[in-house]
Amino acid sequence: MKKSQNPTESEMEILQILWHNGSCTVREVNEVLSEKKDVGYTTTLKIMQIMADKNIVLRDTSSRTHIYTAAIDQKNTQQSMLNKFITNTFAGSASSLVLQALGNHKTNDDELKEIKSLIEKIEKGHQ
Amino acid sequence: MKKSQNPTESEMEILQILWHNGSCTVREVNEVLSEKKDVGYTTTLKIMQIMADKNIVLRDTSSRTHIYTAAIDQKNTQQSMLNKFITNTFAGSASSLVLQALGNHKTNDDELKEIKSLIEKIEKGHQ
DNA sequence: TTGTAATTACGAATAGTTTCGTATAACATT
DNA sequence: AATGTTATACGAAACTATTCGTAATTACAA
Repeated sequence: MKKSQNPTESEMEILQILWHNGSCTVREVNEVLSEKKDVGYTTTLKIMQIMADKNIVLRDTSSRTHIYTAAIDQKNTQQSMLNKFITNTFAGSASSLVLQALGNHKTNDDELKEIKSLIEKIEKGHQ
Repeated sequence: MKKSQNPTESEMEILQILWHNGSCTVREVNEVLSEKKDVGYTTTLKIMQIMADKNIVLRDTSSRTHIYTAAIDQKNTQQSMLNKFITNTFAGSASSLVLQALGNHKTNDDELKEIKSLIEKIEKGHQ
C-alpha cells in the first residue's frame, strides 16, 4: 500500500465535486469544472485517471463510460490538509488561524451559534 | 507592478523565520531550518535568492554577507493564503474550517477568550 | 601575498503537476 | 457496412518547485 499523500490543488477541485455530487462520470465533473474555469475534457480525464492510480478515487469500469467515486473521506482529508496548513502558514497556531478566519469572512448566526457551543464544550474540558 | 503570487511551501518556512527574527543572513535562516529538517546551505541560499527575485524578501547586498528581510506583511500573506485554502479545501465555508480547527487543536484559555470576544463583536454587528 | 574559509552565483538534475494532442475503441445512426 | 460521435488510453510538452554540486568571488589571516 502506498503512503497516502494529500491531494493536489486540481485534485481537490475534483474531490469537492465528487463529495458534493456522489459518483460522477468525467463528463459530469468536467461540466461543473468548466463553469468556474477553462479546462479541456482530456485534462479533467487525465487528472481523474491519476487520482484513480493514487487510489484517491474508485473507478467503475464495467461499462464503457467509467464512473468515479471519492475514495477518501472528506473530513479526514480536510483535517489532514488543515494540520499541514496551520503548521506551514500559521506557525502551528490554530487559534490565530481561527481569529483571521472569523474576522474576514461572513459567518451567519447559526454558524456562530455552533462555534460558540463548541467553545463552551472545550472550556468545560479545560476545567 | 507584478502580480503577487502566494509563496510556496519552502518559501513560507523561510518567511516564518524572517517574520519571527527580523532580518537574517542565509546562514542564520539555514541554522533554524536545520533544526527541523535536513537541508543544505546552498538549498536555503537558492530559495532565498529566488524570493529576492520575486520581491518576497528584500536583500541588503552592501556587505559581503547579504542581509535578508521579509518584504511582505505576515497578516496579509496569511489572509491571502487562508482565503485560497478555504475556497480550495473547505469549498468556501470559513465556519466549517473554524469548527474543524477548534475541534482538533489544543487551544488555551486566553486564546478561547479572544475568540469569544471576537464572536461577540460579530454578533453585535449582526443586530 | 598567498592560502583558507565563507559566501554568493550559476546551472543542472530531479520530481511532480498541469495541460492537451492524437490514437484507439465502443457505440449509434443511417 | 460505412460514417460520425463519444469515451478512454497514451504519451509528450510546458511549467513549477526543490535540491544541491561546483565555480567564482570575497574577506581575512598567516
